[in-house]
Amino acid sequence: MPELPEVETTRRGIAPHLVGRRIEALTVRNRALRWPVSRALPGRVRGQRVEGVRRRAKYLLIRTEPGELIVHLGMSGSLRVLGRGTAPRAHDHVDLELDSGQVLRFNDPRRFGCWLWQPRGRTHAVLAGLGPEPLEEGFDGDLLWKLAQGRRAPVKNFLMDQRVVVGVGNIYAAEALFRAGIDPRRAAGRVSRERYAALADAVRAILAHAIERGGTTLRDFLAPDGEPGYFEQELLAYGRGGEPCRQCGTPLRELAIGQRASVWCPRCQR
DNA sequence: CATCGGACCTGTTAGC
DNA sequence: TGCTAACAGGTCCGAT
Repeated sequence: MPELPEVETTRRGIAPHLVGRRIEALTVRNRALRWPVSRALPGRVRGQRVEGVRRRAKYLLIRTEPGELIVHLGMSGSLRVLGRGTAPRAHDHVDLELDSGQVLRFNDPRRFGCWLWQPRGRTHAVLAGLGPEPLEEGFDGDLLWKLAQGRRAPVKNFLMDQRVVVGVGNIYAAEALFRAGIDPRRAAGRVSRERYAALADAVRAILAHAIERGGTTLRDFLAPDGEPGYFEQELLAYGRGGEPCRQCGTPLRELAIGQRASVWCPRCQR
């Protein structure tokens, strides 16, 4: 479900309910996420005040004085802010109970998400080695071009490599390559500097716009207030295999690249 | 080091 | 209608 825009939408949705509140309890109903939730976690945050909620790549970081909770939504995770008395439903694995009478509830059917911890001043291994944020300084076409030299894997896989740039998953990789006019199968090292500049621009524009639209809701993504995202209506490539290209009318091609469904226009993308 | 395939899970959907 | 297989937004790990 969640790529950078969905995670950022989630961050913006939960932050106003969390910041400044005291955590009364962390309740774990099912520890078996991507990594087992530490038994020590509830004790680390109980009684702490939330100082901020930030995002790094697709991770949400809930900061308290002694350290940060690290939350990843995996493929199917979502966070909702609910009243304390709301009965848990299937796959509601973790609750963060606040002194406001509200609860931040984590639901994740596939359990590819995680709840981790990093003490203040330390960087957890999952956050080490990540590439630049696409919407901040330090990300541009020259960087992509430099990193791509000698790489023979498809440019789509390269773009989804979180060590290259973070936050771009299967949906937005397809969209950015479509808008930049680049064939997703092309070897990363065989894309020109000029075209990487166009690709970097496309990545930035699409992610920023998708955030404005509240992310992409394909089947089940909901913001913490229960609102779906509206970017789905603007997808030009993802999920449109066989349908006519919105630019030239040619049927879009679909093929698995790196075991991920990929769609592109054989005429517009070279 | 780069690349590939498999692994982790469950729910939904396409196809017979 | 009912069953089965394929597929789904992510990322880590081990083998090559």
